[in-house]
Amino acid sequence: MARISDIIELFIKELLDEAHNQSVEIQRNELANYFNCAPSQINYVLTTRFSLDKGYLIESRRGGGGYIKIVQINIDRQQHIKLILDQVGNSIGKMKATGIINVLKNRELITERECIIMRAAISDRTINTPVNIKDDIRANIVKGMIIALFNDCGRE
Amino acid sequence: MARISDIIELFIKELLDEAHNQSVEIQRNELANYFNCAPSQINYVLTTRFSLDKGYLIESRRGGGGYIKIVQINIDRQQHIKLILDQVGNSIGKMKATGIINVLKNRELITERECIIMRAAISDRTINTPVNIKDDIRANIVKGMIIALFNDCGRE
DNA sequence: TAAACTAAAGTCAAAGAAAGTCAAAACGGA
DNA sequence: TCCGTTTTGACTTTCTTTGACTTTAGTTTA
Repeated sequence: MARISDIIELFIKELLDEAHNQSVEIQRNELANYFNCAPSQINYVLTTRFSLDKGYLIESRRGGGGYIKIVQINIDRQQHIKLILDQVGNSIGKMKATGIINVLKNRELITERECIIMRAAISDRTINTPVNIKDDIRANIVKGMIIALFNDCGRE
Repeated sequence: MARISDIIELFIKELLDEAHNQSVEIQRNELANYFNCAPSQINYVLTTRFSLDKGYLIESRRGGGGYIKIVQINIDRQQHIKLILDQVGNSIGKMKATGIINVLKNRELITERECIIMRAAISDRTINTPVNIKDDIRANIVKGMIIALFNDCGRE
């Protein structure tokens, strides 16, 4: 029931919190062993929960003494908005879109209430169109809202 | 003979009553199993009895650890919101939708920034779908945003 | 020093676990 | 009987978990 991926995600985020330098190194096999899961599960967590659009950078090394390093990137607002708009592209799924909106909130670029509004606007149920265009519309909505809110970016 | 849909509806409403925060999470298959009906019956109940117009928000996730979450606004305490939802209806043009959003702002129910986000979300350019469904989607988005904002969880 | 070994991490696809969709069949009231 | 509502089930989509196989890098050995 409780997703192991979520538990691992939380664990890593706690590690990041503790490490004040906003980056942390793990051993894939060790972690997999600790959580009693397949090592590739760690990769799954990293790609789905610690992707670039969520504000993380992964760097790693194989072989003896290998490691995986998770870095929380810290960029200024303008760059960040630009990065996010790029990540949205012309089509975006609900998961990814929600992730992006959450990042905006975590970085305190939007408030809790604004976050709630945005998430509602891109929910799968509200955009009840044929599947094939759903993600396109969602991309437009996400970008539209972000641009409207931060349209001073780029100016001055 | 009592319709199973009505029984399920009641059951969910009881769950919502018990839940302090006016929101509840269910497992579709589990519930279907409990009531001995087809899983898709649950979807039927949700779409016919827990629609946006009735003041409910549904959010869900597939795959392992999936769930369906039903959120309710307190219609009694917020009759004015219900009135606004009714005004939106099943389909709404950009002009009228913008008007409603402006009313929310004038009554200081939403901030200037929230107003900007909402207007962006329902603009004609962001909702780039075939004309015939554009106003339907817009109605959903407006209602979804309003319900999300005015349910009990949404208020910090 | 090159080859062999060991110790990591990466990839990818299949299997599993949910929920969603849609239309046909069944039901029930006017 | 007819028509709108409900029920059912086959099929689809999305997300997660697992495991076999690959790649890379350091270490040992002939």
